Amino acid sequence: MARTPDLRTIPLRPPVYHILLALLERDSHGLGIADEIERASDGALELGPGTLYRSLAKMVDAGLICAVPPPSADADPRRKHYQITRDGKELLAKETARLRRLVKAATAMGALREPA
Amino acid sequence: MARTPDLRTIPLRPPVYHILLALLERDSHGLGIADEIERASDGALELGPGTLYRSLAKMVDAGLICAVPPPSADADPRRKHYQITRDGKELLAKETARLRRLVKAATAMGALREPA
DNA sequence: CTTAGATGTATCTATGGTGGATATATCAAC
DNA sequence: GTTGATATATCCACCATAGATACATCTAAG
Repeated sequence: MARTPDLRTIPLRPPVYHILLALLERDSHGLGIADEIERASDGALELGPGTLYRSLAKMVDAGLICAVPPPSADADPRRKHYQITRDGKELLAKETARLRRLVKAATAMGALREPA
Repeated sequence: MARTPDLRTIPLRPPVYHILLALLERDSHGLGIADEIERASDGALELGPGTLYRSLAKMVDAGLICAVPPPSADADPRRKHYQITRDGKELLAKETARLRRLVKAATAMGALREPA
C-alpha cells in the first residue's frame, strides 16, 4: 500500500508550490491564480481546471490557504478569493530552501553549461 | 483522456531530476544512485525500488541516460551502471534554469523569512 | 561445502495526482 | 432575451509513486 499521501509532503507537487507562490504575491481567485502561474512561468506550467480546483480545496483543508471576502464589494460574486496562511508561507519557505540547495548543487557541478 | 505523458515534460518529476543530478556527479548503478540521492537531499527524497528501476528504464528509453560497462573488471556483475547523456545534461540544465528563476522570484517576494 | 543473510535488480498491485471533458451558473454585450 | 465568455466544480481515464514481493548472486560464517 502506498504511504499516506499528504499535500504537504516535500518535494511539493508543482501545482501546490506555484499556487502558494502566486498567493504570496497577492490574494486572488481560482482562474486568476491559474493565469498568474502561467504568466510567471512563461507558459511552462498550465493548470487544468481539475488540478486547479481540486488543489485549492485540498489546500484549504490542509490549512495552507484560506478563503477570504472579495477585495471590493462590487466584485464578481462568482469569484472565490484565497489568501496564503502562516502555515502556507512556512511550507513555501521550506520548499524554496530545498530548491535553492538543489540549484546550488547543480550549478556547482556545471549543470548550466548547455552543450553545443 | 490525459495528455500523452512524457518523461521529459517540464517540470521534471523529482525522481528524474535527482537521478540526472546524481549521474552528473558520477556514473553509478541503481542502488548507488538511490543512496546518493538520499544522502544529497539529507533524506528528503527516498526512492523505493519501484520508482527507481522504472525511472531508470524509462530514462534509458528516452535517451536521457545510457547503460555503460562497469568501471572495473572485478566489479559486482549484478550492478548495472549508467551514465548521463548529452540530452540528459541538456534537460537537466533547462530544468535547473527554471528552478533558479523560481527560487529567485520566491526570494524576491520574501519567501525565506520564516515566521516566528 | 553448505548455509544464512545482505545486496542488487525487477515486477506486481493499490492509490492518488493530473489533465481534459463535461456540467452548471452567472456575467457582459448586443 | 439571447449569446458567448467567465467561473467554479465534478467526472473519468491514464500514469507515476511507493511498498511488497520475487528472484538471483555475492559475502561471510561455520
